[in-house]
Amino acid sequence: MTKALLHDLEWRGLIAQTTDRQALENEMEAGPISFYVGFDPTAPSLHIGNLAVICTMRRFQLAGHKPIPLVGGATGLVGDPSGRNEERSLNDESVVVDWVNRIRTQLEKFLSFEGKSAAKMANNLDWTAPISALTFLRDIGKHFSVNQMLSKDSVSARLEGGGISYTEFSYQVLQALDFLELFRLHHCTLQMGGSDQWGNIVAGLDLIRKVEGGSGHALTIPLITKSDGTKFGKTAGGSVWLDAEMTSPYAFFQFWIGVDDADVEKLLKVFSFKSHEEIDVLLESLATNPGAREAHRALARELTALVHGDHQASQAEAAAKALFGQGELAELDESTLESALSQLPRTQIKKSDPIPTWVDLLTATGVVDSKSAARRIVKEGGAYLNNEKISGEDFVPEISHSIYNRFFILRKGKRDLAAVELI
RNA sequence: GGCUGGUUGCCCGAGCGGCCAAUGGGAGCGGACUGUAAAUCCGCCGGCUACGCCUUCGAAGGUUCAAAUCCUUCACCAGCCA
Repeated sequence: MTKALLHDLEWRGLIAQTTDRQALENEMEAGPISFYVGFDPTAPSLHIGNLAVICTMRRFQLAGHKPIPLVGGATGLVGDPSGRNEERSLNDESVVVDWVNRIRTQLEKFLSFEGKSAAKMANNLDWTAPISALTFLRDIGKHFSVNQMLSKDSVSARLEGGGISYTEFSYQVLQALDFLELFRLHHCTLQMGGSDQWGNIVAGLDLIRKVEGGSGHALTIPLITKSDGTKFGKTAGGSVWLDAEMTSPYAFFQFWIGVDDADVEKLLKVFSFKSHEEIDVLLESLATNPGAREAHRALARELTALVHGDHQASQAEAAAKALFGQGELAELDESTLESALSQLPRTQIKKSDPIPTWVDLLTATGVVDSKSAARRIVKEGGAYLNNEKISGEDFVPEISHSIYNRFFILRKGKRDLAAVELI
């Protein structure tokens, strides 16, 4: 398994760049290595864009290596210029602390913290905060050539564009220091990251060589893009988050179901932990019987389970099946319907109150941004109540329309559903 | 520090006193086709108590019957000069 890992990654298209490939392979074969991947707290949750590297980290662990997921409590306060053409605005410390905790909890789900290849959580604030400015400048800064720092893509791009502050300019030094610390503490010899991290990672390797005379490796994975060239993982609403509160398991499941056919092969290879053979079978199905969407379903099921757990994944899948099934909604039994609806955006109204218009109800579920938008949907013929098309901007559902005397199911367009519960 | 140009709706980008909620493109949304896909075609695309009203064109003031458009100050960005 160990021996095959790099080849497997290659097959999956997960290797963008490495330092001396043979040396890395040799070291990995000689025994388990410790490696790290850093995640900066730039939001309250990780998102799908982080998932490829998380899965790769998991693959390393399954192959016997020891992961060190690092949450950037320090670097998150500074801001990474990589891949950005504008200076970031600084977040409050208290906010960053909160985000660090949330992200740490999320990361824990993907790795095992027990056994021989137990993962170790790290936070670079632990070694960065205690250093004084003078110590930092004398002990660390002295090893960095500004000339080299300026030549890094992340910096040079900014020098040509929107400029860069001294704060962000220093980012690569902090990240290099992380690698050095982890090299010292845990003999961590490999840092992985997205391809935009190459410069930062190499800065760490240089520092390790200069300070400790040691050597390590860098491995970056490509930015995952869609067949149309745009970044994978963005939807109209923004990022697809790994936090269930921010993106519901149902919405997460639906995201994968709705992926372009043209992207499925790539996504299965990048994200799925199925064997090559199983993946081939799914791709075969996609090619011969695309309408069945078996590959989409498998992808959605596996990843929803990975991120939200088996239970949530089954719930999401069952909800999708029930709500998009051929049968009448009213034919679903009450508990199936109830749990399916629990996955949807929804709102409640009192039975004792007059029932609002369809437009008001849809707006209340948050599926549309404004009443105007909801009205437009009706006018354009995309409005449904319990899968029956409705018309008239002032349409008001009646109690007799409700299913089990409890629910209205609103639909906007082909696939956007929301629920109203009568209480 | 001085001069010049810029700052427009989710993004890019027109507009340069009334005909401007503001051309066009992209994104997004709805419809048709299909497979909860792609491509294509059609339509929509600030908000609302909606044939009218309200809030938008970097910020704050001002001129005018009337300003995104003119003037003043401020902020930020780009270029040129010291």
